Amino acid sequence: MRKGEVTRQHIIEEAAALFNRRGYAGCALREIMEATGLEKGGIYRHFNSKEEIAAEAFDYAWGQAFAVRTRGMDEIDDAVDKLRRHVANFTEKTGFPGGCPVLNTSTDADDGNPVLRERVRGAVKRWRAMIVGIVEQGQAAGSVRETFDPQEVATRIIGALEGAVMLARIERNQAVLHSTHALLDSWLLSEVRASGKVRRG
Amino acid sequence: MRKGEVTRQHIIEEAAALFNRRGYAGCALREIMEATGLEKGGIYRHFNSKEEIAAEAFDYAWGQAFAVRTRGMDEIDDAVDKLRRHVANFTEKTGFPGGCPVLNTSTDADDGNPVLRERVRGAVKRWRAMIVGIVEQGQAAGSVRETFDPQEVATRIIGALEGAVMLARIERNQAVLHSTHALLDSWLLSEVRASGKVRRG
DNA sequence: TCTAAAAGAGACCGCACGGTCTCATTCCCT
DNA sequence: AGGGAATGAGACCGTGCGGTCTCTTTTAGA
Repeated sequence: MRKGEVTRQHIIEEAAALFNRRGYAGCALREIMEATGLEKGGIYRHFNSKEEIAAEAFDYAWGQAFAVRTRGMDEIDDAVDKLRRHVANFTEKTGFPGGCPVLNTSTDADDGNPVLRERVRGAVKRWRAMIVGIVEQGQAAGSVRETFDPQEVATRIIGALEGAVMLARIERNQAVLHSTHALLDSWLLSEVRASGKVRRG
Repeated sequence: MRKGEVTRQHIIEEAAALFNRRGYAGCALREIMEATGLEKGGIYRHFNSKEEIAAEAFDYAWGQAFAVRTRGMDEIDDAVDKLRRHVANFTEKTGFPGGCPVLNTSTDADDGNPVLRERVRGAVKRWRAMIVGIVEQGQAAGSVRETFDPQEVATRIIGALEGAVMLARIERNQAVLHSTHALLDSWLLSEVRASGKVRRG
C-alpha cells in the first residue's frame, strides 16, 4: 500500500466519525483537516468534493457497524438463534462512534443529497435482505413459523432497533437498548420460532 | 393580535417546515427569508438568533404533530383502544411536513446544540409520560395486563413508531407504516389487553 | 388625524465555507 | 543516488453565513 492510499483511508476513517456525529452540513472540511492533520491540498488530492468524502465515509462507517452487528452469526445454524445474535450484537455493542450511521445519515439524505440517499437506501436494502434470507431459510428448515411474512419480520427488527437507538440517544439511557433486546429476544423465541416442529438441516 | 405577533408566528411556521426538512445546519436564514418574504431586519426584530428560531420552530412542529397523533384519544375510555388510536393516528396520518420532528431533530440535537437537545428530550418525556399514564390507568381499571411494565410498553410503542418512520422515509415506502400499525395493533389486542378481566371504570 | 412605538428593509460586518491551483516536499522505483 | 511521479502545503477565490444597526415604513391607540 502506497503512502497516499494510507492517507486516503485515514481521511475516510476520521471523516466517518465526524460526519456521523455532526451530519453532512454540520461538519466542515476544516474539521476533517484538523482531525487528519492535513491541509486542503492533501485532502483534495484524493477526493473531488466534500460529497465524495461523505459518501465513502458512510460506506466505511456502515461497513464497520454492520460487521459488529453480524459478528458470530455465521457460526450459528438455527435461524432464530442467528437473529437473536444479531439483535444482541446491535443492542449490546457499539457499532460505530456517534451512533448508527443509517439513522444519522437518513436525515442528511432526506433533502438535496442524492448520493448519500442512495447509499443509505442500499445499506438498508442489504440489511433487510439479510434478515429476510435468514427467515426464509428458517421457514424452509422448519424452525421459523410459516405464518410470518419475512419482510414483516425484517421491518419489525430493523424498525425496533433503529427506534431504540434513537430513543437511547435522546434520553441518554442505555436501558432502552437492553429493554428492546429483551423484547425482541422474547418475541423471536416465543412467536417466531416454530415450536414443536422438526428441524430439518 | 398585533401585526408583529402575526408575523412572528408566520416566521415560526415557515421555519418549522424548513428546519424539519433540512436540519438546523442545512437550513440557512436566507431560506427562511424567502419563505416568509421578509428581510433580515424583520426576522431579527422578533428573534435574537437562528437558534432561538429553531427552538420555537421545533416546539411548534412537535405541537402540531402531537395534536394529530393524539386526536380522538380523549373520547375513548378503554386504555388499549386509546393506544390503538394513537398508533393508528401516528402511522396513517401526516403529523408534520418533512417527517417526524423528534426523529429529524434528534440528530441535530446530538452535537453542540443544547437548546434543541433539551427540547427534543422534553418532547419525548411528555410522549412517554402519556403512554405510561394510559397503561397505568388501564392496569388500574383491569383492562391492561399487570405483567407489563408501563415504561417498556412506552419504549416498545415509541421505538417501533419512530423506527418505522425512519424506514418509510429511507425506503420511500408507506407500507412500512401500515405494517407497523398492524403489528402494534395486533400486539395491543392480543398481548397487552387483559383478556377476560372485568373492566372497572 | 396625529404621533410614538412597533415593525421591517437594507446595507454592512467579519468570518467561514467548499473549492482551485501552483509550488514545495516526499516517495519510490530504477 | 537520482529523478520523476506522487503527495501534500498553502495562498487564494467567490460566495454564503449569522448577526448588527441605522433608517424607513407601518401600525395602533389616543
